[in-house]
Amino acid sequence: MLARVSSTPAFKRLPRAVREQQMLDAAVKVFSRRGFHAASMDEIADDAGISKPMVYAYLGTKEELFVACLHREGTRMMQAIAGAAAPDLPADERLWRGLRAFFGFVGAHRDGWAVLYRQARGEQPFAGELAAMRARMVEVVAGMLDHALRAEGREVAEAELEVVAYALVGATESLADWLADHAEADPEKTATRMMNVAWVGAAQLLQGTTWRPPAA
Amino acid sequence: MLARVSSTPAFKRLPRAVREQQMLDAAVKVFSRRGFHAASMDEIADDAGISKPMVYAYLGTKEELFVACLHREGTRMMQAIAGAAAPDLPADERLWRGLRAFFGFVGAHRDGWAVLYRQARGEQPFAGELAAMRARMVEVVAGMLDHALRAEGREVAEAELEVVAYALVGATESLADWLADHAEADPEKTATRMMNVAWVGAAQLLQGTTWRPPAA
Amino acid sequence: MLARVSSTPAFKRLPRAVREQQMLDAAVKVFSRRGFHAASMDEIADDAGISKPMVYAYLGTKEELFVACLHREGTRMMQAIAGAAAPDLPADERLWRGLRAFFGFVGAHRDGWAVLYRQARGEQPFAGELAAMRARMVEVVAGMLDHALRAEGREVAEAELEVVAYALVGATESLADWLADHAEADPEKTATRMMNVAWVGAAQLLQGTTWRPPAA
Amino acid sequence: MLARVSSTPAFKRLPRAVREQQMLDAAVKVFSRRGFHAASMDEIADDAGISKPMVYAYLGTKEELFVACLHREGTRMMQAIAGAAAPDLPADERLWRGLRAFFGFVGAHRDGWAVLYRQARGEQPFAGELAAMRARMVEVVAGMLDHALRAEGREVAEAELEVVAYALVGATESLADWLADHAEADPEKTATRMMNVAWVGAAQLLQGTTWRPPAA
DNA sequence: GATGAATGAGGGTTCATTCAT
DNA sequence: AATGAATGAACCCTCATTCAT
Repeated sequence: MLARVSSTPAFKRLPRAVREQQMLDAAVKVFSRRGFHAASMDEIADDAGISKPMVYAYLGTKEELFVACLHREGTRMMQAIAGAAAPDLPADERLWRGLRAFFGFVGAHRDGWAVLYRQARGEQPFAGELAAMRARMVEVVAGMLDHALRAEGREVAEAELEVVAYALVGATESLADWLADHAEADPEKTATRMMNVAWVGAAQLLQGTTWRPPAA
Repeated sequence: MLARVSSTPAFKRLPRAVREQQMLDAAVKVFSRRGFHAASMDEIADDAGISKPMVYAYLGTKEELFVACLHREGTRMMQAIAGAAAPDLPADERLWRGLRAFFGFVGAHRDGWAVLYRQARGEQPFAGELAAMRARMVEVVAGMLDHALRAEGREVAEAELEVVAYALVGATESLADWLADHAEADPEKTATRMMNVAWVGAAQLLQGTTWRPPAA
Repeated sequence: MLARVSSTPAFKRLPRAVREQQMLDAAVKVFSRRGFHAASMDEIADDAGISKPMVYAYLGTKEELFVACLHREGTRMMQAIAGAAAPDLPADERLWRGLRAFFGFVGAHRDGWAVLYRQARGEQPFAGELAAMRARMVEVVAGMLDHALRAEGREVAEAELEVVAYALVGATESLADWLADHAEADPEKTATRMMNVAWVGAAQLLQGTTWRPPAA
Repeated sequence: MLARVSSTPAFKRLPRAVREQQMLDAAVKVFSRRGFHAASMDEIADDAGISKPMVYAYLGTKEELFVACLHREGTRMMQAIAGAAAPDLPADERLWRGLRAFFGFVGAHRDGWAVLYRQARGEQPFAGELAAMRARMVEVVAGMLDHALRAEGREVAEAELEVVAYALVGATESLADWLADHAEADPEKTATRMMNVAWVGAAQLLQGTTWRPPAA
């Protein structure tokens, strides 16, 4: 009773950073499987093999925990893309590599994608977080378009560019959703398709082709 | 107590059909504002100016109520679009009118749109309902593309068409989201932008332009 | 719209007494199937083919309605027994006929029995009603025993008699429960068995045989 | 705020096993007083001096809680009886000791008895649990009768035996009900009475005395 | 006489969150 | 550092019961 031997198994008392990653892994998994609301802190703690108070101590509130997931997965995704699409490549090459990296990431981390987008879109507390992430992507895409246009000596109002970029990002997310839902689908092929859609549109823009509403 | 005049407020003891619409109005509003989970049946009932049991009596469970909202808003939207895009018009004209009707609807029913998509996308129980609606839209768009291509004597594999349509629908939803979030934005202008993106893409397809991944 | 013809179907507007029986029929059925608490006034009204306010108008509260069922079924049962066991017969003959009538009734009105006993026993509001009914039966049985004993020139303290009667009634109820649960069981045979148990006990009493606890 | 002495009341933060017993105690009490349906989890939790979620955490649903009560009380009762009626005693001795233990238990745990029988009999979800318990008792009694009969060189069809046993058990339950309702009644005396009824009946059986229905 | 419309009240259940050890 | 024990606060849902027509 008194002389408790101190030889706890070697894999306990892990350093904080490791524990946090375990928790985030569990959280991403559970959030992804159940959705934000249906996910319970109990299940997350269980899944992480840790007691609930620990989760609170390390990662705070359920909302904060979710945001942490968002951050980690979002950062990973951004890094994957940034690592693939070097800024000194020509625009179409950059776009293609970026898309390939993106769909590759989604295909490999379907859980992460579900957390990032499908959950976050619906729950208001995270609309801001998500909007910020999306804004970054829109900005990147718009930058690419702008760069390509300028190289051709053309110029388009920033607002217009942004909307087009927004649409392209939307289309991409939509295909990513589809990819996440189809376990058998091939990320590479999906990227090719999206590239096709995007590039033919962009090519048109490069040539100045525009559609105008008919005179009412 | 003495001689109570019988002019009770006109809004009591209404027939079922009326009350149901009031409830659905309230439900759409509250679901849209709070999200499915955060919305409480109490608030919906309050907002409809009725007691909770009536909601259950007429529209059933919270889930059933949400589905009822989905159905009503979805039907309204589909009718708005179908009413505008007569099937005997040329493809570009149909697309334009359809988009204009769509963004017009979203602009006028921002709440409804939020319920339809932003909420439904996230909550698993409704993924099916939503997928069905989106599938219908994808099918329509794909049909339009196919029709236009055939008119030009060209033909594209159905799977390819569907993915392109999927991407276009995704882009449209994305812009609709953006529109719903920007009270000052002009639906007509947004439709024009989307038309631009879609049509220049489609025009390329008509010409057989295609992007191919570089040989790895 | 104005000239509503007054030829309502001939089977509506029934006299009150008939309506009440219909309601009681429905109530007995529903109470028996669901149990007192699980039974809802809605279901009873539906089953009676009448609107809920009518039920309240005719038979009052849910509790009152249940008591009304209790009364009707109890009275019917008592009448069935009383009609069979004429008071001028010898004790064993009376007992036998009474038991046969009783089990016959239970077998034929399994619903009624379920309402009367199984439900009423559990719900405190009806403990009194039920105790009164049982008391009447105990009294009758005790009377029979007493009569038979006196005919043999023997006499037993009333309290003793009552307890024995109580036990016999309990045994009878127990077999009735069993009978109600076994659709295939034969009431006549069950009555014979109970008679056997009762009469051999009674016969012993008649002879003065008694068991005494061993000296501790 | 200043130097709060650490002698908090001794009844907080108790280990699970203790709390579970407290909860069961409270549950038995409240179920017994109010009946299954009328009992509220709130009252049970209050009575146990604990918050509702703990009840759910430890003992589950209201139904599961009731079953837990059933199990605990049933087991206690069975143990009390089994401990008293050693299987190597002569039949009458066993019966007597068993009955004495039984009525003693009922007298000492009137609440438990009410839960076990009065409530459980009425509520359909528990009919099975209860039937199982009663079946065990019937089996034991039938076994005793059979044993005694064989010792006398006689034999009775099993079905007959079972019905007699069923009746005896019913009679016993009935007296137990009566005992539970009469605070002033003496368990020992009640046991003697039941023994009297049972044993004189059994004695008759031993002698082969039987009642036969008169030829119709 | 008869009913659709309406509700007050309450019960079971769950969960994020925090003590006290 | 780590956890079992504990809870406040809601939320969904149901039902007996009654108006107003």
